[in-house]
Amino acid sequence: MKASRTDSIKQTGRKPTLSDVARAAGVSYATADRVINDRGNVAQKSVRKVHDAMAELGYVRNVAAANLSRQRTYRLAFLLPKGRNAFFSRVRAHLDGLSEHLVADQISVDVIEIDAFEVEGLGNSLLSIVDAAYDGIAVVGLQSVDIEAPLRALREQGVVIVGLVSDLPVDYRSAYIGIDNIAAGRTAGRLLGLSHGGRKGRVQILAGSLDARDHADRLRGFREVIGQDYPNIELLEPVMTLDDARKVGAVVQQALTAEPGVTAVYNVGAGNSGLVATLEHCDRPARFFCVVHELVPHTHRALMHKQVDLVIDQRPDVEVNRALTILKALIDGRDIPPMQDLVPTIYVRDNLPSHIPDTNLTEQGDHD
Amino acid sequence: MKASRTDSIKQTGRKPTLSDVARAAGVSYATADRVINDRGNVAQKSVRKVHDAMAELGYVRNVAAANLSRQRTYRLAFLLPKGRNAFFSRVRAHLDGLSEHLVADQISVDVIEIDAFEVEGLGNSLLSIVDAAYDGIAVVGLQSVDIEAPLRALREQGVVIVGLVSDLPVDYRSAYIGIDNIAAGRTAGRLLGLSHGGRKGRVQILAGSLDARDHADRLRGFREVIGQDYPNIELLEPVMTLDDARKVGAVVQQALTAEPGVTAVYNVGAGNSGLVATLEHCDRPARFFCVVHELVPHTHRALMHKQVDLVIDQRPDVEVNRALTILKALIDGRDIPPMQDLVPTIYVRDNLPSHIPDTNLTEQGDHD
DNA sequence: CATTTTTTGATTGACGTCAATCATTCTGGA
DNA sequence: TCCAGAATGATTGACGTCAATCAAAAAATG
Repeated sequence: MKASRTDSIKQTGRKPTLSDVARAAGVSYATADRVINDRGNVAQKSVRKVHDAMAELGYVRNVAAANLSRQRTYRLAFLLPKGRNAFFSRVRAHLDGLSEHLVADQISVDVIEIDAFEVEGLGNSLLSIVDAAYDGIAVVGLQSVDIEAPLRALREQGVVIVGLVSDLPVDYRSAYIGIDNIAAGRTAGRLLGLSHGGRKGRVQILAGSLDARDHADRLRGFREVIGQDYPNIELLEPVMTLDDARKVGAVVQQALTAEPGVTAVYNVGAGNSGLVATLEHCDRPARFFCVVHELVPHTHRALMHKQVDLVIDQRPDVEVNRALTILKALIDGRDIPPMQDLVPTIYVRDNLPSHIPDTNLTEQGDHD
Repeated sequence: MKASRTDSIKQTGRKPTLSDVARAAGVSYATADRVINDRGNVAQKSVRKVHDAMAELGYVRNVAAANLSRQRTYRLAFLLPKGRNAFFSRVRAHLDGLSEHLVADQISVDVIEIDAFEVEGLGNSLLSIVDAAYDGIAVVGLQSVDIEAPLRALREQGVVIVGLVSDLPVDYRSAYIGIDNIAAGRTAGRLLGLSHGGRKGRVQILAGSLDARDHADRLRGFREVIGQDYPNIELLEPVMTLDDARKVGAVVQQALTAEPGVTAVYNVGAGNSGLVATLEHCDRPARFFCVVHELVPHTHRALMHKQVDLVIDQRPDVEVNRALTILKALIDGRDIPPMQDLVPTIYVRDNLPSHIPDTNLTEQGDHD
């Protein structure tokens, strides 16, 4: 774009330093420094002169120099549900792979395990890190007033807080990084509906628990689309599985052998290893359709082997990168760079990433 | 992850500097500096001692300090096809939105327009920037031996070269950032096949030109999947449109009114505004299915208005971010941070980003 | 007007690395 | 053994910002 070129030309060689700004503003370096670092004791008149000069010259603080000087290291923590969970294993694996690059950027990341889905546990974990002097944390959150107090305490320490994957109470976090789970459910519905091509259908829905916001949202979105656009498809009552693989397998088995049988299965939650195991040894009707969430090794495999037709994924690697970028920007007091919405990613057999996400987990113990 | 925590502890407070490394290695700072900056005139023995110490202490060069010292500014250029092209407008829009953050990171980006799909034009553009002292360039490439010489000249200047969206001859670029277009075509085929749910189908295919590698690849992938998994679907001979919207519109019109009519349309290339215009005022058979590429304002709108059922997108914003990250890493001589494959992104009505990509273009002149 | 208070200017030593200089010390070949 | 060439050590001034200090000037107060 032409603009970019002229921009660089405008900067006539080198970019202005704070000294340049001070000179242009007709004040001393010290005063300019007082202005940009909010040190107080500056006359309004001087403040304006400095700001004008900054705008005039297009001054942008040299982050590298600033960080060097103040010995800034970004101390971050990710609070993730503990346990053998394929999805969060991907998150951790990605953080691990990044570690070398993180240290080069003066970023340290601690991963702190929290009890999954337990408000009290999360609250305690939050409280326990109040004194840990983190600059920022990314939290796989819960919606509960009981964690507002800990969050407030952290915020008063100057800790930047973002919600990851599952949101926190909106007033207590600076950003949410995650997908819209209603949209994810709608997407599942759309493609499942499509797969029926106008034919009649009976769909068995499975979910971990409707207390989990993401599961409830997905279910809602799914029902919306089917109800609206695919009247020939009947939705059976969802079965709650607590994301237990064995339970998931059993439910699917029953759905397939019932009379009349189902034409499709949609698992809103996790425990898909059980589902895959059942599908591996069960006969299915022609054009049977199966949708699950999160691309992990066994869903990847199942997609390739045609036990599963669709995986809706939330790209944990992208989410982690984004969380890091946003945390860093917020800690620096910069505004957040423009970025497009995170959208539920649809995988079919043909657009799978070649690199299978590697996480070490035992087959049985996966959750969403 | 426990590892992260112990790591930070291992670093006992502060991270080692090059002075620490020198001390640990039993050499002077000067020698350590000679080693890590490849200045030569160092005994093998010393080299090893320094490397050992680096490994021992876990030394990582402080990029901020290094860049500050050497006054590093990353001078980058993006070579994009000129013209009113909705897709590349998105690329430019994204770069524009990033500009503020780029200057803060000492990155300057020039966008250089090249003649679309013309080998000679690209070669000349490449030659013309040999003396511009760029540190790195991202090029929307072509496959031709005629651009190897210019690329070689650039490389000899120390310019880092990456291919963007469309690859360059592999020996002359350090990375390719773009999707696998065969996979994109396969994906289109998979979902189009799915939408027919076993019924018979006739598909009109449109493409800009099979000389364009991406178009050829998509077509190939599409045919693979249909031929293999959907025998009931008949593929009509693809029509070449040169991505001309009017031509696209005319072809679609004819396909819809022919006898027997088509059940689906797949446009491998661009010119979709013509397609949308035709679909807006034409009757279509029940369960007619339409797949196109690239989410731009009019395909976005068409997806919402049900003229189009599927958009396969390559996320130009993600590609740009990735190009920037990779260029920076390569210029710094670092290795590339781990990142998952770029996959063709599937949009249905329900997983669209809420923020419609804003590009200013006239309706008629879009190309892929 | 004298006195306090506020505001400015001037200066300085980090921060960790780069890039250069100059003075030594070591090594190997004639 | 001597000497050239190689290897090393020691040191230094940037780079742009931060954070602090001290003195000086300006403004506000009584």
